[in-house]
Amino acid sequence: MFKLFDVYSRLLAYHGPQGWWPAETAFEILVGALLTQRTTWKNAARGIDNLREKNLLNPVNLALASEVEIADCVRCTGFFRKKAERLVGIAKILVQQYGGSLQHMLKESTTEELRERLTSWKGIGPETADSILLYAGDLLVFPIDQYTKRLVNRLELNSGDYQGLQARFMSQLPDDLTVYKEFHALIDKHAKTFCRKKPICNQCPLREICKYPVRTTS
DNA sequence: ACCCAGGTGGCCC
DNA sequence: GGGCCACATGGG
Repeated sequence: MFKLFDVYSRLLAYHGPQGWWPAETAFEILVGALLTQRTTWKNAARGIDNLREKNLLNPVNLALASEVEIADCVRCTGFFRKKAERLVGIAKILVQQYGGSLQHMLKESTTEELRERLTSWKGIGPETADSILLYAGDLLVFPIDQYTKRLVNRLELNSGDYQGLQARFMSQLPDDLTVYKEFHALIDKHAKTFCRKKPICNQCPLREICKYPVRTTS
């Protein structure tokens, strides 16, 4: 049985630290987490830059902006009308109920209660909430995305649903924010490098523990 | 001309 | 509580 920390060590040794999450503020992390849903980070980052240029990268201004203007900024991230609608909704909640400060909100309750709160907001599901808690709130929560699910399938470590899988990661990893942040990012990096496009399994840092047959071409 | 990208919410049964 | 479906642009 392979420990997840061993997987983490292999990925870190091969790919190096990823430095997630790049952002100036907690709110920028939330915006990025929402915009990157079913989209590449490259396009999400473009959307963030567009919002920044219009000074809309804060809850107060975003809550006052029109959905059409926001949609225009985030068009390049796909699902742009939905995302604009959700960003405005979230900004309004932050302004009306939390003094316009996500950072402050993330310190005023337990992790479980914050997770419930975030997932009750339209546009924030389990993965987005957990990414916000970890990267914006510095709370010890491991986000489970599609790449993580695919990875554990390859390693035959699947533990059922989101909660089961998350419990598995969190019980096997040390209570270390840096490990959580880097591991999640490394899984993403790894999937893009070796498990998509043209797999080159004979160079993969996980080749000794991966259950899939070695592929040297696509 | 397909397929995928750091999901989520609303239906339906 | 699980199985569909819409949401939509950008790049390989």
